[in-house]
Amino acid sequence: MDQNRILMNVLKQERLRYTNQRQAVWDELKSSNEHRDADDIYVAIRQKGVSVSRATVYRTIDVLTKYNLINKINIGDGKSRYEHVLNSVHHDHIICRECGIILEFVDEKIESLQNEIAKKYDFKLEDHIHQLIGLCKSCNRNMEK
Amino acid sequence: MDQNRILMNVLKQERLRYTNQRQAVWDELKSSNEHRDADDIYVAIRQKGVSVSRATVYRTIDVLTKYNLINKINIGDGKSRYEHVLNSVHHDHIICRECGIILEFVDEKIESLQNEIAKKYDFKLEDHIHQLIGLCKSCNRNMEK
DNA sequence: ACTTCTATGAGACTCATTCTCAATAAGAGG
DNA sequence: CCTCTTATTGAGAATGAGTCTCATAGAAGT
Repeated sequence: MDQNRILMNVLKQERLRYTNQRQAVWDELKSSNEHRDADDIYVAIRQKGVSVSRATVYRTIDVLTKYNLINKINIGDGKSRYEHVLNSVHHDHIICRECGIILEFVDEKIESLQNEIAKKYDFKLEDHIHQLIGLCKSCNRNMEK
Repeated sequence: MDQNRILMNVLKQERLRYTNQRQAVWDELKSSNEHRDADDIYVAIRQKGVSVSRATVYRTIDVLTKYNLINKINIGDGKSRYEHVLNSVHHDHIICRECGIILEFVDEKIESLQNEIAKKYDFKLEDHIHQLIGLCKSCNRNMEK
């Protein structure tokens, strides 16, 4: 597998050792396109028989976040969600306040408007958070009943 | 002061009683355009000699948020900030990851693009979070040294 | 194999926020 | 103004996501 190189290179860059646990966290994150929290990841890894602790999950997530291999998402309920960004173009999120489902959207026009705004404020834009919050189609239907 | 009516009406709507503490929280939030956290509000009220507890500050903030009298902002450090939205047009935030300063921006084009996106996904848009994150002018200058 | 030094994990800890429940105060009705 | 009912308050306990500690395990170099 050549994809393991990704993690190995990141760890080398950070002068960190390549370990089973770190690989397991990265594997677990890569394995799904869902937006899961740290505990989901922790439980999933253990269920697969790999020994790992919550501390290690969090520590590994930090490194992966720093290298933009994963994305940290805050949907306002106090726990962060994570998604890997392998083979996926940049996108932002639509979040249903009722059922918590997360949809993704991309809008090039908004992206370039953001750059213009940053320029206007002499701001060095490194990242952004853009979330549309409300009711998804089916929750909205249920509300009207 | 006719502005106190705002709070009174909200409380009536929610069948809640009008109390000194609730007024004090709202007054404190109204008194500044800064983006302060719950503890800032708590300390400021007590410093003015009004007796209030953290619990009451949080409880009142919840009501004010529900009625969109204040805005809850998450800048990613684990504590929420609050700003009142009296006489202020809707705006989004630019946040410096280094010094934590928060600037505000407005962009009508982005606002309407958001509505289009929501429509495309059959999503009932109720709110949104849009934050530009990076380095402000002076932090960026310091980084280059 | 030996040495050195980083990684791991169980559980303690932190800190923002929420909850509990006895004491207090609003507001309604007289 | 007084009383009664019921919501509000507040001190401190509880919660829970995330971080830290430190003894032990394991990686990497020699």
